[in-house]
Parts: sequence; C-alpha cells; structure tokens
Amino acid sequence: MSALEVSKSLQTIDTSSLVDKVERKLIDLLISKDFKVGDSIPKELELADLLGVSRTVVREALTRLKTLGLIETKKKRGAVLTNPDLTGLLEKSLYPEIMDKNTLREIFEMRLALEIGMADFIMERVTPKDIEDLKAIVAHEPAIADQHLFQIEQEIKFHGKLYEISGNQVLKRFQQMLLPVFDYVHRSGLLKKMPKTKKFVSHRGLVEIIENGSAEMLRNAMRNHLENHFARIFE
Amino acid sequence: MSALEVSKSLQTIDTSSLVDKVERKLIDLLISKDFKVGDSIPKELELADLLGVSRTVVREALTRLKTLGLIETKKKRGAVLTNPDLTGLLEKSLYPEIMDKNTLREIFEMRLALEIGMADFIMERVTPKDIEDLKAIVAHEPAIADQHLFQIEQEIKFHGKLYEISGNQVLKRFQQMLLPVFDYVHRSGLLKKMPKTKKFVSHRGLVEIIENGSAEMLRNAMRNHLENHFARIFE
DNA sequence: AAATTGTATTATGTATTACATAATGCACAA
DNA sequence: TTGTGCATTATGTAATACATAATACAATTT
Repeated sequence: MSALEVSKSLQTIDTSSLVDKVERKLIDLLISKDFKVGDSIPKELELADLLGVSRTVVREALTRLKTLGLIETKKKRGAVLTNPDLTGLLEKSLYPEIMDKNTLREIFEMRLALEIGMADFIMERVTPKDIEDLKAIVAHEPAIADQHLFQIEQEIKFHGKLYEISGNQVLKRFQQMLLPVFDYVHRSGLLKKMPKTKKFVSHRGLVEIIENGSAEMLRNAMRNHLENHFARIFE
Repeated sequence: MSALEVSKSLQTIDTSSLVDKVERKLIDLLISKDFKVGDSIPKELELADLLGVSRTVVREALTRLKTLGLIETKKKRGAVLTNPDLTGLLEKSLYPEIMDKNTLREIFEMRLALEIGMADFIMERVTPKDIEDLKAIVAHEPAIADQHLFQIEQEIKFHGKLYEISGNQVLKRFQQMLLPVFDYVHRSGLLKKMPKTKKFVSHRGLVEIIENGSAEMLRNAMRNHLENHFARIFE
C-alpha cells in the first residue's frame, strides 16, 4: 500500500475524552426541548449512573456547562437550566493582555461598524428625556470636535448613552465589555498614531441630528465623527 | 440599632467557593504578564501545593479556564496559555432553543447594525475578484428584490461573501455563528409576519454600488435592502 | 553516525471513597 | 401560627490510586 492509500484507509481516530463525550450528551439532553429554562436536570450521581461513568467525569462536564452559562448549580437543589448570558461569558474570557493583536484590531473595527449601524435603532427609540441627557453630557464641549477626541471619559459617557438609547441590552453590554479593549488598543501602539486632527462632527453635532435629523443623517455624521479612528485603521 | 445601621455594619459576606478564588488567582497569575501565549503554567500538583488546596479544586478551576479558552492542557506537557477564541466560545454557548426571546431579538438587531456599519470596510477592502464573485452569486437573481428575500441559502451566500470582503475574521465568524439564530428567529414566530413586500434594493443593486459607488451609498442601500427586517422589528 | 524502536518518566485523565456544607422540608414546641 | 431545630439530600472539597498519553532518552539496528 502506498502512503496515500494508507492515509485514506485510516480514518482519524476519535481522541475526545470521556468528559467531552459526556458534555456532548448533556447538551443534547438539554436541547432536546423537554427541558425549559428553570428546570433542574438529574443529579450528578444519577447522571453518572445513567451514563456509566464516575461522578468525577460528570462533575467536570457540568463544570464546563456552568462556565458556559448553560446551567447553574445549587446545593441540594441540583443544576438548573439557565439562559446563557452571552456578554457575561465573553467578558470572562476577554483579557486584552493575552489576546493577539489582530483580533484586538478586528474587535476595534467591529465597534466602529456597530456605532454607525445602530443609527436606526437610536432614531427609532430616542425619547425627549434622552435628548436632554445628551445635551447635559455635551454641555461643556466645544462645538467642533478636535483634540477632544482624547478625553476618554467624555467619550465613554456620550457613546455609552447612545448605546443605552439603542434599547438593545446586548449592544450596550457589548460596549461595556469592549471598553477595556479600546483602551488597550489605544495605549498599546497597535494602531498608527492619531493623524493630524481635522475638524469633524462633534458630539454636539450628533445630538443636533438625533433631535432633528434622520437615521441616514446620523449614520453619515457618525461615520464622520469616527473619521480619526478609521484613518488610523486604513491608510 | 436601626435596620439601616445594621445593614451598614454588616458587610456582605464572601460566598464564593474555593474554586472561585482559585480561578481568580490563576487568572491574575496569567495576566501578570510574566506569561505569554505558549508558555506553560505550573503543574496541577504544584498549584495545589502552592495555593494550599487539593488537586481537585485546582483541576476544576483549570477546567473553567479551559472552557473559556484561556488555556489548553496536554498530558505530560501541562497547561499552556492560549489566546482565547471569542467567537468559538460564543458558539459553544449559543443555543437558540434555550435562549430567551428578548436576547434573540437583540442579536437579530445587532446583525442588522453590523451589516450596515461595515460598509466602509467593504469599500476599503473589496477587490476586483470579489466583485466577480458577487456577480456570479447574484447572476440568477431578478433585478428587483421581492419574495426573493425568502430564499435563505442565497441570502447566506451573498451576505456571507460581504462579511468575507470586510476582511474581518471576527465579523465573519460572528455571522457564521449567528446564522442559526436568524433561522430560529424567522421560524419561531418571534417577529411579526413579513409585511407586504415592497420593492427594495436587490443584491444586484448592492453589487452595483460596491463596484461603482461609495461607502455612504452602500450604507443607505443596505439599510434599504434590510427594510423588511427593520419593518418587522419596529412598527 | 543516523534513524528507528523500546522504555522510563511525568503530568493529566478517570475512578473511588469519604466527609463538609448549604438548602430544603418537616416535626415539634412556644 | 410562628419559629426553631433536626434530618435529609445534593453539591463542594479532599485524598488516593491507577490509567493513559506525551516526552526524553537509551538501546538497537542499519
């Protein structure tokens, strides 16, 4: 037999550990729809018995599900199915210090896309109260954005409010979660230096548009407002 | 003492388990920057010894880190630090069947925002080859989008290609990952019925713009193209 | 000498047992 | 009825033993 024929006739062997298999089984069990959020699943010992493995293995598989946020465990009560908290999960594994540079840059890009793309949700859901809040936030800013881009806290406050207005919790928490990433990206020299700052749409300008303009206008204004960031990525 | 005074003098008790604490310690250890991706961390027994807990606890904490994608373990070699795969992680916990309705809707919204917001990246990075590919994909579509919105595979192919053009892996994998969610949302009756279909920008129209237009035009066209989805969310 | 095979070592993976601890329900007493 | 205490139960922690895979290194062969 040639080497090729050998490699053909030898299919890859399943190297998954016992825990892997048990984890899979458990997830299948959960998905099988007989279980709804809040239901408690069989006890560790029952599962161990049922699956013919030790409690150790079952526990390790359950630990994984717990880490993924699929279940929660309580003493005496056992494990109950929960709806997973995506953002919470990401948050737990998002350590800029140990992420590779490229992923960091891509996350940075994703934020820009989101801020522009959520214009419709902002315009649809903004309330008069929100407008007031925004005005209060930008009260002390100059009418034209320039070096102000560097005042991080102000940035966070303003854009955070926008996410809030979007009425989308996932988005909002996404932003919260990505803040450390932005901070890190800025400080790490990952991007090129901030280019000569031209005059762009300011926070005030954005508020004005949110109050009186359209989603389309807001998208364009936001794109312009973020020009500095785009410039650092492109070029 | 008044109830207020009592609640003041009684600080909340730390209910975190041993494993919780060990997990925290381990993460701190990793972050402390002495460790880089690829480095292996101390052996389970060493850690158990060092922290004064049993190997069981250490293992459970390590299992969590493994699940989060922060480390990988191999026999003999021990555990090595890895850069976490965010999308892979999300994928593992993303089961539409057990997620609550509201989160599903919000994720759906996020996709819309992303597709509109990534226009700049598409326009910046699209190649002639990409244009060819897009044209091939839409070759058999009518010039005006109507019921065609329902042809799921075509939708996936086209928009998937757009994500690819964006040159952002995180975005692309995000889309891959969210596909089951969209499918589920559509079928589950979570959103209102698809409204009377008007004529919107077709895939062909989008290609035309990508070839000859601007980022701004693409944003608007994409917004229009997605009108049906927006209409189902708003109203 | 180079390459392959065998072997010892080592660290993780799996199993078993024992006990601690917290939550729950029930019985009992004030 | 209310509250306290107790028994029960299932998870949390610990210790120990052995299995298994990866690695390095010695032994063997060419």
